[in-house]
Amino acid sequence: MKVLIEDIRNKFSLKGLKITPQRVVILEAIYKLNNHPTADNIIEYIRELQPNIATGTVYKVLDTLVENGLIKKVTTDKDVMRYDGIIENHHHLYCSECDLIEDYKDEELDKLLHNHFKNKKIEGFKIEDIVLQIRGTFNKC
Amino acid sequence: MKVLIEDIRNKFSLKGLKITPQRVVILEAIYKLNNHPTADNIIEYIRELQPNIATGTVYKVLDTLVENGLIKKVTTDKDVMRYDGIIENHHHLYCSECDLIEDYKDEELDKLLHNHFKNKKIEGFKIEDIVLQIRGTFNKC
DNA sequence: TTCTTATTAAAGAATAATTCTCATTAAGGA
DNA sequence: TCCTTAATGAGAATTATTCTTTAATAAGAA
Repeated sequence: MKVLIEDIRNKFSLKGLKITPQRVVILEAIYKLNNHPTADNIIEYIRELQPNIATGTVYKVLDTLVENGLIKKVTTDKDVMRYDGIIENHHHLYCSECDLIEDYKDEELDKLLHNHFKNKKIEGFKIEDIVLQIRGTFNKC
Repeated sequence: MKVLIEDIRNKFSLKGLKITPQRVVILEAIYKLNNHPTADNIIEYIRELQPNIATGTVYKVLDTLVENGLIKKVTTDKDVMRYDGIIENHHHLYCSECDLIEDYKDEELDKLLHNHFKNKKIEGFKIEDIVLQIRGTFNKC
């Protein structure tokens, strides 16, 4: 994935966030490490560029990015949080054999869901968004 | 929810698991504490009946129950695991305002999904099951 | 450009959830 | 009932994450 630093800086500006080297390098890492990295994956990756970045800083920055809608958390049944740089609505393929989580986009499916819930309201609940967790196995696994 | 101890003992027998008071009381707790309890919720609940149960035992038993398909893990974006005593396929309503997670069953939806993915295969991936994470807010929250 | 100030980061201690180790106990078959 | 093996208790250890304090720095103002 081609990641332009200038784009990243812009995103921070638009949200009124200060542009710090730590923030830039962390968001860049999430974009480059496609497959839903953990905080630890990110730390390992950026140590090369920013050897002195503090662990606490990474967690703090990740929180800030989530709060400002620049990244999302990915839910798993493990006790390590994973992050997603793609904020447009999409679904996830979870592998039963390994820790791989792949993105799955399907407009037809989204239309189907949209229609279904347009007609069928859920009593006492207002839907904000829907993410499918599709569990299965990749051929390669 | 009415929970019969005899049913619980049967479930263990069917899986070839030894019937211990700890296992019985933990599975019973999960059935009674409807809303997807954490390990801590369970410990707190069962301390009344089994004051000496060890924390490690609870986690061990929960693992065993999951491995044997008697309960499921519920994924969240928090770092505490939650458990679900309902093993039949169903979906979840996640509240944005609080920690409430409610079950959502919808056969019509399941048929829709089944049809959709019968026609539209995902390249290189074999689907085992699909859970919808429906995020939104409950009126009461 | 330099100054000012609030915000952010570093460092490492603290916490919380979960796992591990090992001695003890108990379930279930013989 | 006894024996074997698996499960539990107790608490230490680990791991991911958060918190606290102090020092550094980004960004707007002068």
